[in-house]
Amino acid sequence: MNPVFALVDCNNFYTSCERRFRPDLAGAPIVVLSNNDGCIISRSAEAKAMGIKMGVPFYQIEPYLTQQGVAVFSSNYALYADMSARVMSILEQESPRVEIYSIDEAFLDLSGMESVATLADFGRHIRTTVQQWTGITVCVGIAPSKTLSKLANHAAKRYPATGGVVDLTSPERQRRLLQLVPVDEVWGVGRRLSKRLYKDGIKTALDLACCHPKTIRQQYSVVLERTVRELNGESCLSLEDVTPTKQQIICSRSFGERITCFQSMREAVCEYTVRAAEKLREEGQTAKRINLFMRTNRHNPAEPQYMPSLGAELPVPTDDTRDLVAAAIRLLRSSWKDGYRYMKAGVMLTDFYEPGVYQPGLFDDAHTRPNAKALMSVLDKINHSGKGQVFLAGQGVQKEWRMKRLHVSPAYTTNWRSLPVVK
DNA sequence: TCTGGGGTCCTAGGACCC
DNA sequence: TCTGGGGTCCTAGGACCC
Repeated sequence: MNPVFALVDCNNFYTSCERRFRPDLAGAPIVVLSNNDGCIISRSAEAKAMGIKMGVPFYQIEPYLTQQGVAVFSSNYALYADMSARVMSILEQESPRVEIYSIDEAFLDLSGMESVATLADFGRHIRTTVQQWTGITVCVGIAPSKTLSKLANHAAKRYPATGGVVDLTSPERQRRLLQLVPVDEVWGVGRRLSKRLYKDGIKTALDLACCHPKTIRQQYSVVLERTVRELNGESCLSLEDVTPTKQQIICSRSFGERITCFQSMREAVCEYTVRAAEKLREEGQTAKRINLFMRTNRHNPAEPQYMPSLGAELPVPTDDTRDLVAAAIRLLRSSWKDGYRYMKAGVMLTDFYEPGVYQPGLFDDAHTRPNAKALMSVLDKINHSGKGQVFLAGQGVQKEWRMKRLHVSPAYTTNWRSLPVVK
């Protein structure tokens, strides 16, 4: 059976979520900002039409946005994650195999569906259902490989005449589209690669598809070779409907205000480690390695720069917040230097073991704290209950370094106190 | 003054071993 | 004068994704 993939992708996802709870903003330009209100990461159709670019630092265009009456939101991930879960659960109802690829897109396996309905009809059905039940508009791209389905989705978004659904299973239609698409819009071709490809005379997706896979492998990489094959309708990337276990967990953040004193940095590192440990327990894993990094503002060359990054091995893999925090603070002590204005720090956990699998060495101090598991699970339960937070003293209380979120919307769907009110 | 965060995979090069 | 070669493992860094 020939594989058929559909890529379902939400349009302007973050701004659509915000608009969903602000009917007064229908038809208005909206943007959503990254953490710390740093730069633009989502734009409504109206904002795109005004020429507002992705990734632009907010401070550079804030006056313009105000003057033009653009609605501005800080990112509200609790809201987006909840809306995402609603969309995904619809897809899971409608299709037997779903790979949730990111917060706003999913691949579906439609192999063998041709006999039930035309693929495009099925795409339209998905689109209407999601629209009706969540108010989120999606586009659907259908093709024999993931890379082509991405491209089909792209076309569905770009050309309104498609009605948001493009079936790219026919080779003739594939060719016609590939010819129109610049090579840098192909999935897996980023800034660096497209520059190189361009120099080599490969300018459109079709140019790339016409290259010999073996040559591409020699001159570029195995990854790009796979892309070439996928563009020719040969499926090399399969649907991953069981989520693979994570290899690493990162918690990092830029500070709302620069940090210059050890005490504040200690609080931040402590908080990031606590959060990373929570994620680790959610994954049901234990970690044997922890890394810490800090950095000054690399965008300002006039400032003295310092960006230490170092790691440590734990005696045995652990998911105990207290052990991880202790290790992180040790790393902080050995890399901290006074006299810098730190902009960002982060904690990374790696080298995971399933609990109970690790074989300690003969002379390892395998001592674990009594009742650690019970304590951690109570901690997680309280902090997830929405009733309050329990935290380590080291996380601090004032937190001037906390990130900036001046335009955040309420947690409409995940906190009872923030339910939207209809008057 | 002011530029996100969280992931994955691949490759090159060094250390080490026999 | 002349000092191997192949394999594995680990790490850092690059490139990409959303």
